[in-house]
Amino acid sequence: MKRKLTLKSIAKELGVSISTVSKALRDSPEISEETREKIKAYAKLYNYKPNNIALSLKNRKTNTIGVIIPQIVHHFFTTVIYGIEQEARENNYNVIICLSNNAFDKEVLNMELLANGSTDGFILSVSKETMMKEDYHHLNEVIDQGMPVVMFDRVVEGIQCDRVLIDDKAGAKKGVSHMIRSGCRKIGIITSEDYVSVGRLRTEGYLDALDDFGIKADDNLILKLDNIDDLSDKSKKRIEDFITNNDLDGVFTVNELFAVHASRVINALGKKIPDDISLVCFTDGQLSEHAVPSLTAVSQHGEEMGRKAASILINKLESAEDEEEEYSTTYIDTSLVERESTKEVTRR
Amino acid sequence: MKRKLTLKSIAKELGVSISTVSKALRDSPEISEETREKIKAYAKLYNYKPNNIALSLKNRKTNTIGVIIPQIVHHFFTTVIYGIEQEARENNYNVIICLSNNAFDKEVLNMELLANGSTDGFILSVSKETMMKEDYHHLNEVIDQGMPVVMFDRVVEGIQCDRVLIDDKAGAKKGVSHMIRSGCRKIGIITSEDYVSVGRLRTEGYLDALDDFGIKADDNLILKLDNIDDLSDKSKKRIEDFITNNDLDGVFTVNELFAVHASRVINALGKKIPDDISLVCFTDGQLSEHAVPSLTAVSQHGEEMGRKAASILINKLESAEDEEEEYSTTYIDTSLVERESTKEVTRR
DNA sequence: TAAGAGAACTTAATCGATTTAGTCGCGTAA
DNA sequence: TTACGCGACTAAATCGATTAAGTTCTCTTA
Repeated sequence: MKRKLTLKSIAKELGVSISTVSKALRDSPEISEETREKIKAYAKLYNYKPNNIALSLKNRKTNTIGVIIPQIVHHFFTTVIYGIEQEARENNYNVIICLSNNAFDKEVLNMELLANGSTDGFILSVSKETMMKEDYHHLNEVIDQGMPVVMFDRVVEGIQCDRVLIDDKAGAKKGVSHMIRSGCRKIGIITSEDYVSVGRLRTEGYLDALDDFGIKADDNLILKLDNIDDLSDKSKKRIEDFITNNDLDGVFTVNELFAVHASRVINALGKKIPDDISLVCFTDGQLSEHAVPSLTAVSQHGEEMGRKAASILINKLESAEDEEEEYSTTYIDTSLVERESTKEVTRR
Repeated sequence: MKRKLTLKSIAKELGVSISTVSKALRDSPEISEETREKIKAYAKLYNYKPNNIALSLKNRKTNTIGVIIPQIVHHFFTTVIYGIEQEARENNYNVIICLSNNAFDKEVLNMELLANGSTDGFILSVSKETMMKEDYHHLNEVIDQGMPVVMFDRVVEGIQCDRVLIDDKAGAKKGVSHMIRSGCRKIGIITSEDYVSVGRLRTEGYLDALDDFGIKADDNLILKLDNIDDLSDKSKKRIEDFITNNDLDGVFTVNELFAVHASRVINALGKKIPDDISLVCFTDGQLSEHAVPSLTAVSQHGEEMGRKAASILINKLESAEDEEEEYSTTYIDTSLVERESTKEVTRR
């Protein structure tokens, strides 16, 4: 086992001072050509790399971004992380990932931990519990210490930070409009209770689309389930009843899971997708792509979201500290991925 | 914006020396009760937390685990990370995640970067390119510097490190045996070329199962595709032909994607799952769970794998440096999750 | 020839913490 | 009265790097 090289060990070996070594390696003109070459050759030979921790301490800069997300076993978050990582790497930043598991306490703990020198800034999507509690002291503390924060997806108001959001409303509208254009007239939506912001926004988009085409909304065609991340037996039953009891020709769901179950129910009723009923869901993940029939989906572009969040954060980190504080809100566009679960729109 | 407290600022404020503050906060008996209380009260009031970077530098220990994986938009890796994070958090470790994107250069770069002080050890699954190149100098260098390494899933031989593996062979055997017990006699396997180790091992498990039940293997019933992570049009076609041209009553696939496509093909042929053909796949992810019909799958327990890898690494990190070096290989057991794609086994 | 310039280094401070090795004053014992 | 011990601190070294502020020594120039 060989010890890592340090400036000190190189200096000792070559019989010069530490600062000479440091300056030589950084091409300072203060050091003679000869000495510089000698030191550089030695450093190269033994593969010297400065210690990141020491640099961080000295520079008061870690070049590390802290990412805090509610869960990682989740396709969307995973794509966002992928985007963050790409952007970070290109700008020489590391990414530390912490999971809050949707728990307030863990979110606070993780933030405090990382805030004590481990990271220069944060990218986070707040946990469900935090949203319910509406306690954001940990965010404010971190921001107060001068660390920039970028929130994505699940954002809250009243925090001095940048935001990157999916345009949920426009996305849902896009999906529902597509169904209408393809001939659907009686479209139901399977969404969440309004207190889940994405559910509310997507429902609004749905209503908007109907309105645009002069279709009257009907409360009976709106099914609000209470958990958007999971599919309980009770929810399954409600989806079954919803589809069985309404004579729909289209169903829009706010996530893949609801759609997959809807597809199953429609299938069981002996109806054909998309001939009898069209199906479109929000979120373009594995399920939409590989389901049978594959599902037309509103794609969220998580990767782009991650890249954008990282780029905003890095920008803040690299810009002058005393610059005027302005906080932006960026909407990431969605796009519609057409697959087997919808009919083609015949264009004029 | 308020600056973070440091020992120095506290010392100045209270008119004592830095070391007095440090000692007081660490309950040293050298400091008088009175002074200690005063300092602790002040620190608590202003929420003093020591700077991690300074501690890392001083202790030559970062309490951070570096995780390097080929890709993150992948359910299995995601579950492993989840396990790693759980175990790490419980032991007060942070997790830095880097993606190699299956590229050798990125893997090397990331490792070198993290090795310069950012982490105490590594958990990694080597990239495809690294396996092909068989160039492991970056691993050896890191190990040579005394950093423990734990490899998981995609491991290579000849490296001084611990290994955590899925018992691919036993898992496949479990799945195939189940099909046989449920009545299947002509079972095909859709696997990868042998140079992909998981493909090879799972094929071996398949053969083992047949052998156990005295069923003769038939090379025509083994389809080897060249990419396990993706499903090219060419591969789709080959799966179609494979299923159409062989009169199978069971299909085992080494991943979900192959199974989903197989299911589609079987469906298109007008055959019923599981009545006409049973279907079992390796990897229990979203697709198996939500496909229609849902798929019986060999579950890999990624979370357990992550936990185990982290626990081994942390153990190495916490144990005396000069302890005898012994490297373990741990197999994580698989389990069979029975779903709609197989018939029930009538037990005696 | 002595001062000044400049080349080529070294010293030392700094980042924020820990810890070993002093220091200082006071009380007690020989 | 001196010396020793002890309580309660402080000073300084250390981790590994950077960098402002010295220090030498040589060479130039008035």
